[in-house]
Amino acid sequence: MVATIKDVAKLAECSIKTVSRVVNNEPHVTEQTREKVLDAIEALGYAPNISARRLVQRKSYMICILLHEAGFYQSVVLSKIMEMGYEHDYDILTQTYFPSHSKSRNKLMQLITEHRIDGLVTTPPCDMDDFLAGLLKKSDIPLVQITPFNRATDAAYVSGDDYQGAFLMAEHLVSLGHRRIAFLSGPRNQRTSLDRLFGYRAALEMHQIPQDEELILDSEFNFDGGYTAAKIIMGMKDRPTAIFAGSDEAALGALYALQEMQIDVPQEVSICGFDDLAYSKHTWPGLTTVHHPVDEIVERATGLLLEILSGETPAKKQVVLPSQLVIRGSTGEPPSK
Amino acid sequence: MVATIKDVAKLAECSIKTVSRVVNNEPHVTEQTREKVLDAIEALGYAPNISARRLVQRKSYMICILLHEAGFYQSVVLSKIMEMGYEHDYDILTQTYFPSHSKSRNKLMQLITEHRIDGLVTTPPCDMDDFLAGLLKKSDIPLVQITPFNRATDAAYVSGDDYQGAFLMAEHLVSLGHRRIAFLSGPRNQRTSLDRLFGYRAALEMHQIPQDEELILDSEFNFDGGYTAAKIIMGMKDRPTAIFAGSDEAALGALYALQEMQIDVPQEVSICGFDDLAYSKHTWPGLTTVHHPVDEIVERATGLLLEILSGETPAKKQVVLPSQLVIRGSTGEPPSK
DNA sequence: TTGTATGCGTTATCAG
DNA sequence: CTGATAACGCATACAA
Repeated sequence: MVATIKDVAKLAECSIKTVSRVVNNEPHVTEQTREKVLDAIEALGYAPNISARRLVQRKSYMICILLHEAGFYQSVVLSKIMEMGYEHDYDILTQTYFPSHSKSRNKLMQLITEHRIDGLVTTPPCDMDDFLAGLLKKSDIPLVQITPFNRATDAAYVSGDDYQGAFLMAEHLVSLGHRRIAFLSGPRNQRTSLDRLFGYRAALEMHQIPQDEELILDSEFNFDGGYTAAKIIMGMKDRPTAIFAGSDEAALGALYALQEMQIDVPQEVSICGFDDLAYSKHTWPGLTTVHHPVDEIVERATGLLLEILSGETPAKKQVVLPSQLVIRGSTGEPPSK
Repeated sequence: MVATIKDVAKLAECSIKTVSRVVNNEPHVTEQTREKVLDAIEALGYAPNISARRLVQRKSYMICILLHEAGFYQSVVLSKIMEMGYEHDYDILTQTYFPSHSKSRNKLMQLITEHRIDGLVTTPPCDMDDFLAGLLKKSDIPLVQITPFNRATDAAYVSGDDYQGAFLMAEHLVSLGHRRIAFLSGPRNQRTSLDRLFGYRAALEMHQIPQDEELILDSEFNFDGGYTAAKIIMGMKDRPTAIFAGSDEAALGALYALQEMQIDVPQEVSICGFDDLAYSKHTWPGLTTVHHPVDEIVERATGLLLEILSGETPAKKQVVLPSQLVIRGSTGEPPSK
């Protein structure tokens, strides 16, 4: 039988309230009795039962983070979360959430209504779901969004700067001498996609480079999307000298396609991506890309949620972190003809 | 104020025990009263408070899975876990655990003593830790190991077949005509490493190929380890015609090294790995490797733990799943000289 | 500085 | 088939 607070009180010859004070580091306990209590705790191997605390405080001390799928990006998220778990008293649950997927919905509902999670963090595109929004409104638990689709003025979020990152990358290509730069876009219903596209466009415009709409391809932010798009592009009469993929995964698909076609990268065509996945530096050539500080974003987002939960009013509920150019071997000057 | 079981009982004009019966699908309730209760639940938007259940049942309904680090392998684990979360009533916590890291230890101890987790799953090399073993012995919670270092006869575990996988791969190389096959080994304190090495050796022996100890390099199971080892190997006078890396990450490092040295793969040298990471098919050329059914392993391991927790005595507590050869473009016949 | 009494929302016992 | 009542282990208002 495991020791309870009563057992400790009995052994330490005091009330349970005093034990409670010691355990929770509350004031108003003489050093002497504190010692006695600590000795008793030690002797009995006592540890508080969190379930009981949860019940009486009407707080679950659990937060949940919604992930769309598992991948390298998600593993970074996970890593950061677990690290933060060391510091805080909250259990951090992870759940895959597919908008409009009934299993996801049921589980999330359970988490909110039965497990009574204290707060929620979403990663894209989990926030794009009316069901979730409705659920949150009804239950009134705080939410922090990571890179949300809509930046509502009253919502808390932490985001990377997609626009600026894409702008920098496009400028990098221009400065190398490229004029015909293809862009592989992602789904139009994701803010991330659109911002990257806009950044690309803005850079071309600023440098007065004519925008050939033929060079902007809608595709998916994954390997196959990049592969297919690259094949199409390389089949055009007037080929571009650079391919700017809106995501690293797509860039890797494009890279694979060109290598299959025996087109030298970057001698004949430059390729670059966006995201800086962990293995993007391990391809040959290493992929030039834009780094998002994913771990910092996750840390800030989770920290923000925890701050809100603690009752404080955070200084800024909305954070946008700058992107950074990472230049590797996959980009270079265009062929001199 | 959120509705409790009492509110439901009042509205349904019955006792809380009856409500409890309905909620938990227990027998001995007339269809009529059941309906009445269900109506009341619906009307009040009642959902049971899991914290209370946890307290009174002295069961946390939480299990924890210990991960050494975050990476692609881990994201697969996570994905499977989250999927299983849909089906079961347990919350699945993930924790990074570094043997002999005090933060890890404290957190794990907290999870066991305060959160009272019901069970534990370890992934390598988290099980190689006396502290953990001691903790488990004292607290007596069930453990299932994934690919444990020691296969104790009484311990529950689920594992891939490293020996067989390495054997198959070495045979594959031999059948292509290779005779000088380098092997990049991992840390000697991991069972996985050793088994793979033994599998390689056994295959060479069976095919009566002399084993040149110079061709067996101790390195790390990561990119840099493979990179460095490959450089060393390719600097030898009598080069091998194939490099069998004990892990995909090392294989990718080796691949990078050879491409940097402008050595054609697989025309001049074949390369293969082990693990079948998600991005190993996206390199150029695609990496020949051994597939471990990671998701199935995780599923079986977690399922096994849940089975034990439910009180059943599982048919087999020890499972070894076969590996499978995945042949892609990075291996081919040796140059004909 | 210390202690008492009450309640958190369930499940479980045992009697009706 | 149904229900009153006692735990579960802790926090907390309120006294002392």
